Amino acid sequence: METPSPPSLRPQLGPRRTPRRSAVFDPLYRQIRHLLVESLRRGEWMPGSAIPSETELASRFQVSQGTVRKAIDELASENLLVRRQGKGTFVATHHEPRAQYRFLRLAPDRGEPVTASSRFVECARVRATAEIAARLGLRSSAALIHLRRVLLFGGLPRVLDDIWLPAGRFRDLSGERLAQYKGPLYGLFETEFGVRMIRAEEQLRAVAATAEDAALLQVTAGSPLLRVDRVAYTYGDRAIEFRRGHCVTNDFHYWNKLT
Amino acid sequence: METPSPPSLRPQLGPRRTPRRSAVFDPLYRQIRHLLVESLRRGEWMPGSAIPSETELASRFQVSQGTVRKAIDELASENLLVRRQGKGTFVATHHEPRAQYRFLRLAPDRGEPVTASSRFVECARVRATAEIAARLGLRSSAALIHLRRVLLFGGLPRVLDDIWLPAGRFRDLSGERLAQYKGPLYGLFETEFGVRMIRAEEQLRAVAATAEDAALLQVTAGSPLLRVDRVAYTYGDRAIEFRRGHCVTNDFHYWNKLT
DNA sequence: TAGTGGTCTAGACCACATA
DNA sequence: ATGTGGTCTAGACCACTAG
Repeated sequence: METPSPPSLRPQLGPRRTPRRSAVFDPLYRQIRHLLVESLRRGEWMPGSAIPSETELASRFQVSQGTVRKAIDELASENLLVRRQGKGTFVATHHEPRAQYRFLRLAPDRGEPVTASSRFVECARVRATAEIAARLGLRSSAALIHLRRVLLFGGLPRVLDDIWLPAGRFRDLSGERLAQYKGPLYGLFETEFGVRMIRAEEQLRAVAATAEDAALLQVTAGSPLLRVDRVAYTYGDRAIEFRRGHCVTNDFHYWNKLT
Repeated sequence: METPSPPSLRPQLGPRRTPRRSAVFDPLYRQIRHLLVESLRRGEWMPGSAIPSETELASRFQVSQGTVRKAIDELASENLLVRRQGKGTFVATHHEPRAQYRFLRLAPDRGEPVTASSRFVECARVRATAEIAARLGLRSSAALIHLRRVLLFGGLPRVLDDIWLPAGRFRDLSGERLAQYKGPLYGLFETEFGVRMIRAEEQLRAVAATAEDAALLQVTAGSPLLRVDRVAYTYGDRAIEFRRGHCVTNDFHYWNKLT
């Protein structure tokens, strides 16, 4: 379980003091944080498994436990890690029910949150339009995979999702694989393609349903739909998915907390 | 600048150890945090002004600086306090430009965030409907003040806001006062009525513009609008405002970050 | 009982702002 | 030069989980 050689944070100093003067001051715990994120990105610790204990990390990096702790604190607050008192610190995963609906902000107006089922209606290789390329930071006409699915809540179609992914990192994604998969899409991405979504940015607006929207969502053309555009990112602020959802919000709503 | 007598956190113990065993374990820093929030609620420190230094609070509460620090950390992360290195820790205010648009999630699709101007079209005493009463945790037919305003971005009407406030805490609110006021509404609430909004919950959906909406927003009736329902809270999770906005999202969008 | 995260302390020193 | 928040350390002990 030994790591080859922890990168030196404090170049050949005595046992104590850190040189903290520099152009931009980067505290020790941020450097530790960066090392932890790198380990996560490289897959050194897999989603759902425990990372080394704080004391072990402290001795590995030759810093105090408090410094490691502060680094982990930040990562836990960003949902990259999950602390469990008495058990350890774990790599977050989209498979545990807790994080299942972290990115799904649609809820019924009344009653319990209903579990959604999805029906995929398309899975095709396409070329990026200018807009999608810009959103993903790719060149125009880059190779993409386009998915289309309908989300059903309690059997009723409520969301039509169009999803674009860079073809390179999702080579073997197929309609069959999607059809048989149970659980959240990001869970599949995580286990099958080693791509972990860690944050997303959304833009919402109201639009009128097209004839195509209307048919798939069983509403009348022209009726108002909530359009949700999402760019999802993996480690290192890499955009890895663009998604456009059209939601029927007659008995559902998108919720948000402002602080 | 002396406070009468800091509530005793550790009843007559020796200089050290805290009794931490109890039905539900409440760490010291959370007790400190609670005391700080109480001081804020009572208005002991006014918005925009500095609270006592960490070392002074530590000696006042008879705990270490680290414990005070952890309490302040939480409050700063919730935007109740603002830390400024070298200067002090300050009570957050809706007047500083930083926090100005903390609760305004509408942005233009292209170009710089335009500053909004508001035109009030109504300010009336009304009775709470069942829905609004429920949202605010009041009894039905409670006395409310109803405001209606149009937000203009670059001179163009884009948002129609209906706002309901409990009449008791906003007694002297008048159309004249609103018309002459420059700046964010929550800034006015803060300075004129001593009510500080500290968090809010929103529900979004797409709806069709009514004839009335259409007239005020200069769109055609039936066109899709983004409806944003908001309940805003002050200290102690007290709901103090219900707001329903109708937004034209042809060249604007509602943005959100998911983590 | 052992191991993990969580709390609390005391003290040293750094970074930043102001006088 | 002084005062503020920010970082880092070392150590003690508590809360929680599991073998």
